[in-house]
Order: sequence, then structure tokens, then C-alpha cells
Amino acid sequence: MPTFYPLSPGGVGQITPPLGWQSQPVYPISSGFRQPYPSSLSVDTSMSRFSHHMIPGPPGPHTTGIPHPAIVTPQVKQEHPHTDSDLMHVKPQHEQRKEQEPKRPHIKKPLNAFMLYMKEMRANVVAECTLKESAAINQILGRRWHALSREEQAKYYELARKERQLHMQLYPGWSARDNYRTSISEKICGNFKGKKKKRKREKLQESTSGAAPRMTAAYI
DNA sequence: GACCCTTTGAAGCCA
DNA sequence: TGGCTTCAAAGGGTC
Repeated sequence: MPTFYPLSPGGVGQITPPLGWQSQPVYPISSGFRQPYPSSLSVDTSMSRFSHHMIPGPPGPHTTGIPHPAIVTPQVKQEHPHTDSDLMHVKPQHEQRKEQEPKRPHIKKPLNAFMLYMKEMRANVVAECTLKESAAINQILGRRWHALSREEQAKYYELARKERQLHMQLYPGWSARDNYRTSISEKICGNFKGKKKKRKREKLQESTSGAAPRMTAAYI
């Protein structure tokens, strides 16, 4: 966190959402799951991803049927056991148990300030540099982020703060731990519901083995 | 098809 | 409490 942050709450309302936020969902829209929202929830309409049709109404499915952008329902392939061979196929017990478990949606983390900045500026960098590789683009964006003035960065920090606040209101019981592949439930039950995630690569140390510093295989 | 790469920041975890 | 790890986005590349 930079030392110049946080901003005074009074300045919040003047922040203009980054371009494109109002009209397009940030997260992939998936089949209609909604979590019940607190009916008393008040939402600052200057918020982007959670605003407009995303603004929670009464508890229950939203009238639009459009889920919250942070929710990603795990894709489940449609199975059509119409053939005899399908019907004769007896699934192992653990698979049957899997299918019986309610499909918990994957609620994503709210975006931090830099992520919000990336979403806004990525298209510009792509257009300017005609790059497509995200790794290269993100390097540029990282440098640009550091080149931003404090005021400009503060705008994104404030947006991110509001994103977190709204996320907390929308999903009171949610924790970032829920998305950890190394969560307790996964360790014990192996029932991780979230997105599979890569391991963090090893620290760039010159090892005597000469092996390339690739990702560790430290999946739990 | 899963994961890597690359960035920053938030948050969880562990000693 | 501090340091480490994971995950958010993105899409081409790799295996």
C-alpha cells in the first residue's frame, strides 16, 4: 500500500469509473446462479462491475438472470446417457458422490487497483504495441503503473477499495481462502471447487543443479 | 486442456 | 509480525 493512501472518503464520489466498465461484464457470464443478497444492501452506483443490472435487489434470483460477474459456475459438460452403453456404465462411488454434491459457484476475488488499471489500459497497450502476449503487455502495464502519478494511482486504489467493500456486502461469508487450492477442505476432502491454479514459480535463484527456474510441482 | 508467463496488490497461512 | 504463497486478468505459448 502506498503511503499516500487512503484517500479521504469524501473524494470517492468524484471518481469516474474506467472506460468500458459500465457496459460490459468483467467476468464471464455463466449460467444463472445467484446468491441471495442482503436486501438492505446499498450500492454506490459509481461502482462498475457490480452496478446497474448487477445491483442486488430482493433476495433470490435476479430478474435479469444474469449472475454476479464474480461468480463463475464451474463448467459442467452435458452428459447424455442415452445409449445403452452409457446406461450400462456404472460410475465409481466417488464420482457419484461428486455429482450429487451441489455445484458451488466459484466466487472470484475482487480486483485490486493494478488489476483494474490493467483492464482499462490493456487495450491501449495492445493497440500501441500490437502485442498479444499478456506477459509482455503486463510488463508494460507494470512499468506504466509505476509511472502514474499518485493521484492517478489513488483513483484505482479507491475503486479497488469500493470493489472489496461491495464484494464483502455481496458475499459476506466469502473468504479469499475459499479459492485457495490449498484450502483445508481440499486437503482433507479433495473437493476444491474453484479454478485450478498454477503454482508460484520458484524464486529466481541460481541453483547449482542448473535446472531452469520453472514452476514448482508443489501441488498439495 | 491445463498450466506457464508476467505484473501488482489483497489476503491467507505459518513460524 | 513478517515473510511467503495464492489468486485475481489476459492471451499466446508450451506440454
